[in-house]
Amino acid sequence: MARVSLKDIAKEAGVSVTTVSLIINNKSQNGRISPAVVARVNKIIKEKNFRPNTIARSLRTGKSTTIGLIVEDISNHFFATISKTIELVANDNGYKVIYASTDNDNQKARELVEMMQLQQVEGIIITPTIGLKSDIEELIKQERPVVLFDRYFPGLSVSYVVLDNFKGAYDMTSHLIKKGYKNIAFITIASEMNQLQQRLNGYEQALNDHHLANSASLVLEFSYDISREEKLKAINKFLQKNKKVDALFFSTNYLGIIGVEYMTNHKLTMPKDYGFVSFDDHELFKFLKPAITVVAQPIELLATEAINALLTLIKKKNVGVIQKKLPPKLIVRASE
Amino acid sequence: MARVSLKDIAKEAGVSVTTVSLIINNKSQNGRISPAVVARVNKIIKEKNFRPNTIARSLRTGKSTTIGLIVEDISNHFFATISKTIELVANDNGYKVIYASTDNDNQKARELVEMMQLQQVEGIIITPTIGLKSDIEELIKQERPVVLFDRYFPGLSVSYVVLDNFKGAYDMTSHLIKKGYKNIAFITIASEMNQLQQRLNGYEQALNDHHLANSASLVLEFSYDISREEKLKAINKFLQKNKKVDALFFSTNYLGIIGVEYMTNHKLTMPKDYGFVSFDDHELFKFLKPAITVVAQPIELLATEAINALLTLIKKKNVGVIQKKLPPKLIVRASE
DNA sequence: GTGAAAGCGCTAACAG
DNA sequence: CTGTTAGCGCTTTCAC
Repeated sequence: MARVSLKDIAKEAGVSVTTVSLIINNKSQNGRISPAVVARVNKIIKEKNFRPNTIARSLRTGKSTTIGLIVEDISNHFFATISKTIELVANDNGYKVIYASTDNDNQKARELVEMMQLQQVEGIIITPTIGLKSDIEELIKQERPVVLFDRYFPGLSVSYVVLDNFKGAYDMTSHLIKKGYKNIAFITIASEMNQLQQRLNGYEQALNDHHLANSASLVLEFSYDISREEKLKAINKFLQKNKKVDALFFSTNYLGIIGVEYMTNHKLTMPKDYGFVSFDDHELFKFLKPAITVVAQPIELLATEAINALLTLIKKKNVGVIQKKLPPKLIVRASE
Repeated sequence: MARVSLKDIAKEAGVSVTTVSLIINNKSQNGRISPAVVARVNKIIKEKNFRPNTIARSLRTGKSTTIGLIVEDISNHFFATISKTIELVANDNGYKVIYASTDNDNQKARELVEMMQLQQVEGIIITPTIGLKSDIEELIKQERPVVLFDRYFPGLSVSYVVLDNFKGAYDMTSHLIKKGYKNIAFITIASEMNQLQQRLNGYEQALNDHHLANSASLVLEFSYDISREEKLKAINKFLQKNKKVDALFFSTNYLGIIGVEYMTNHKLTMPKDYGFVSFDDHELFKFLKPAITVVAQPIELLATEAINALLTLIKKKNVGVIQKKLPPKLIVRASE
């Protein structure tokens, strides 16, 4: 789109394109080019408002200075905030970011990875769907910088930055037990997704460690794609069947929100009727009366670690694999 | 990054690069290339997992198949949802999107426009900051496809897709008046930003049309960058001074959220103590008891219109200017 | 200190 | 029906 090219500048200045190229890339140092020429060329560049063509440069150098960001759903607050930070750090480092959402759809995720490759991104940060394992392996084999985010594939030697989900669920469950709750229900999505499994494991381990009956019937699992109404109904049925339940632990914030809806619909109050806690923080949880106790993710930190990991992988090749599990934070409010 | 090139394929297949190029671009139609060759080349392409280099193609064709999206803040639910839809439609049309947030900072916005240009985007959707007018004019002069979003510059002949903010505020205020409120406070950000001004105008016009005193003291204006605490204090001071206020109309959802905080902090209930409404919907508003009446934006529609407008501008040059004001929707719940 | 020239991978005249 | 060739705008040896 930029009309004027390197050549135009060179012609105008009466020098060669090499000289101009050297100057715009600040390689005019160590006396290579005379100050007078540098000044003259720079003046013309400014006058003509010349901008080097990034695409041509990319073609020549083999670097696109673009990274790809593939999240589950950019319209979700968690991922949106993550994206913001990633974008910021990337821009500061001279990288653009192109992004997309998978909506947890394997097919779509696969196409997006493909699309990013086509665009010659220098690296990808990705919230993988469960079926993406082989594609990730392929990427690794081709030595493309990749960092997994939010979830990972245990056993796969790939960089990742995730929350310590096990610890989060373990701590929250222990906290509930210490407060005297004896029959804590865990409401979650039935998923092979690593992060959700870890949460379930943390919950179960805490029950075991505190010698509480670990009755399977106290975990309610939804499949990912049933409607809000169906979830509401399932919660009701579950709670009718398990009268002894005294606390509700939701494994994600969108489930927690549905939990809130259930409570208000049935005129139940917390913590009187049920102790109520959720994984992931949310604006709603802060402002409700009572405010809801959650295990929160250090969102900015997660994002920073992820983008820094990717940048590191891009810059120096043989850094091996960067794997980080960040600690969650228990935010005790008044719902339990 | 892709190892194999067009040339490799050509050599392997024993044909020229032209032939391969024609085939991968589906220009092998009307009997140009023999089916046998097409089949053979395609087979090799598949075997070698060849992917044409987008950058080289872009350099050659002058098209980057990338559009830029510059929003105020991608971590904000409204913009995040917008982005999701834009991304979807763009991808469906073969476009990638690179994005960034301005945080309402003129300097940053300017740099982002520059960055997008460098990246040779084919068009930009932008939520302009107030100081970006001249940059937008420059873009237009250079005939680059641009569509303004969420706000625009009255008088500037540039494409835009925005909400009819005036109507939204007018309708909501009228609704409040019809419900019997006589002293409606309008709480907003002091901003030359067109969209906020329109809302203020709508509010004032409604008061005028219903012959209600349009006392300036009933509008509370914050500057954009004061803290939450300061806003809370200012609301308190304002309400102490204006005892007759019987309804609160917040001009954006993040202001509305602070309003909710104010109400709970002071143990005020709605609509008993104050009728309470807000511009823009939000999850919190839906789940609060009582749920909050809002004027909502048709988010998906806004996004679709914006990206379609941009795509239109990109495809056919002389379509002139596309300007759309979409109607808001009053969602009456129980807070007024 | 500076320039000539090759070439990144692809497309598109044009030629046959 | 298929091939030759000239660039797109830039970086980078290598030569002077």
